[in-house]
Amino acid sequence: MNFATNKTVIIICGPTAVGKTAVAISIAKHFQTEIISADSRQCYKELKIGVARPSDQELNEVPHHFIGSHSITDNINAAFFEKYALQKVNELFKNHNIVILVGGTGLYIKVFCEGLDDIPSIDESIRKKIIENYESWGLTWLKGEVKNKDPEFYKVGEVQNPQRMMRALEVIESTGQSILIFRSNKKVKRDFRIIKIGLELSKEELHANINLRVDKMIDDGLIEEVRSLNGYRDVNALQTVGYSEIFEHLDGKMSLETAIEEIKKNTRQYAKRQITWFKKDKEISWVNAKQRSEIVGMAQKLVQVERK
RNA sequence: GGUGCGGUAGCUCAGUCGGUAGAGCAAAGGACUGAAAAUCCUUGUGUCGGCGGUUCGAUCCCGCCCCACACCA
Repeated sequence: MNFATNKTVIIICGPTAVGKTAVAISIAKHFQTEIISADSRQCYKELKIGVARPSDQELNEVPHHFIGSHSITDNINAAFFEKYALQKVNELFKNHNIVILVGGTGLYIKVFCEGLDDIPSIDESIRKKIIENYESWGLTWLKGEVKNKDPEFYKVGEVQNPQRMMRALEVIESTGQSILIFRSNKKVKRDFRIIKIGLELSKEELHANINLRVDKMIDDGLIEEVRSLNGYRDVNALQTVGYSEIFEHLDGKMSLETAIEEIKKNTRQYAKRQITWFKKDKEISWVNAKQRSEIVGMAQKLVQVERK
């Protein structure tokens, strides 16, 4: 493959608690470069403990981007991330040939690599109205609306999935056209190379890491962090494992002990979904996350091979 | 020791007026184009506590035993 430049992005992905942060830092140091996070929650400055943000010490070792850079009241999503990360990568390419992108948000990584179809932005009032109506009338109403206004999408879409149905509805109401029309199914070609490295651990090891991490979050003051965000509990950013459960505990709906068990369980389920997502991506080279030193060597080799 | 209520899927329980049983959660697998740590889909055989009895047939009825809980002594 012929590229206009030597520029390369090394992507480090894998499930939560597998050890991505430390590996990314090792690799970034090796290549003397910087890190862009591809994590849909660590980008919020208000979320620290519950999203396992890299420690201040780690952040000082290598410059990071998209960590604590936004607010939970900002409207961050995959489309925003695509623009943000591309701009950031181009900026970093001015002084580096290699940039590290690390994270567990599969959709963000996909969008970074392949792009997102251009769909006109939706009027905020239309979106709000649809959400309100769905909350009062339920899925039956939603399905009826989509069936009526966008029968083509209704045939192929996930009819039981309110988020997908609402999106289809807001697009047709806002643009007058079906969301299907905007879907090109074409991958964009980036003008830099992309190398994907996936970190894996056995299920037992991963679960042990998750349990340790959750206990540590509690020790580090997760409850206080969540309590301080009480006024924002409805924002999307706080629909997050670790926060929802502690809110319920603070409401007296579950004991602390139960909340902790729920966080561990929900984190395991989240990790499982991430693994399912990444397994599908055949471009990923998988390595055991414990082989830290070998991973740097592997990255080095992949960079050289791709350069030929 | 007596009485009562239970013992059914990993957990919590439903049910079978006697024809070998089903929900929620968990677990496993999967999907994924502006909420993605979100959202959604698929998958349920287990000596129905043990041993006997009645019956063509018992997880269901009867007897005894074991275990748990509650109350009475």
